Amino acid sequence: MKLQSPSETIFYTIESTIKEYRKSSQKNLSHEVSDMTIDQGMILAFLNKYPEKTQKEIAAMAFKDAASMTRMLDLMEKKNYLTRSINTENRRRFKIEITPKGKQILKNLAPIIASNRENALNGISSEEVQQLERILLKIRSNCN
Amino acid sequence: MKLQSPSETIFYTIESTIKEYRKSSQKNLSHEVSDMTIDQGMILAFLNKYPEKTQKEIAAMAFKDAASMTRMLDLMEKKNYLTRSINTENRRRFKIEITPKGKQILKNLAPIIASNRENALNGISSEEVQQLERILLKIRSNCN
DNA sequence: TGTTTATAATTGATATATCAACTATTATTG
DNA sequence: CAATAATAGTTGATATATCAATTATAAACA
Repeated sequence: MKLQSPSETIFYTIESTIKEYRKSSQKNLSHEVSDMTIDQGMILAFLNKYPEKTQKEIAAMAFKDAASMTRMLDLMEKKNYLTRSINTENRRRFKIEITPKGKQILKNLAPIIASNRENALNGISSEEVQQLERILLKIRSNCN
Repeated sequence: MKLQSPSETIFYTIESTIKEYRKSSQKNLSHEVSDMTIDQGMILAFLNKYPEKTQKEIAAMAFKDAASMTRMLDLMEKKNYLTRSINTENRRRFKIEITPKGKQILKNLAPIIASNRENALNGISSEEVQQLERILLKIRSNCN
């Protein structure tokens, strides 16, 4: 039996779907906030929701490694979305605080993100979303 | 109504699934062929299957832009997986040929790729794969 | 307590992603 | 045919991804 071409596989469909979603989300986001990526936005959202987590933990949630995280936070700090200071409880860690500018951006972003999600799921029932989730989780657990 | 946290969305599940799949595939591939990425392998497979396509067209199939493609091909040429020469029919284009070394790698890769795919779909029926595909394609078409 | 080990984060090197500007060539059009 | 537009590919700049090595601090342990 012959090996399928990459583009004939379900993995290719998964990848192309998430890439299209990311691309259209980035476009909509850029209209509202220039010079910001959806990943920076995601990290900001995680920092906001989980202020006690370490950089490393936030990185894992956003699928980044520690090195990328460091550099992204450097940039985000330079752009004044957040500040880093030493955590006096554990001096290996940083205390990351979102600036007012960062908070404002999160507010502005919320409706865009919501509409990106809605738009992408247009015409798809919640049962379908559940099926999708269920099957994907099976694949994911097969892979680790 | 409150905005969901990124990690609670189906998009997060899609992304984490494909990333886990890529990670485990890369690991298995690296055992067999050192110094090669799954994307390089995918590009090699596309070049093999569609020898008449332009760099740009291959790039699109592999979700790369033209600039990334140039640099990846530079590297793959340096590693002697392929050669580029000018296409005499249209001197703006290149003629890309896979070297014997490249062909051999493709052969060695085939069973690994097949087993990566099988493993990831272990315990998932073909109906489920079809459902998955159908729903993902809906999402994808919503995004462009 | 002093030594070893583990952890949080950074840094360097190299590859890839993205955007814009550019070169060379081919196609179009007036 | 000459001027212009379109196309294939490259290059530069900057950000991110990944791996390995490094620093500073904290935890474990003998």
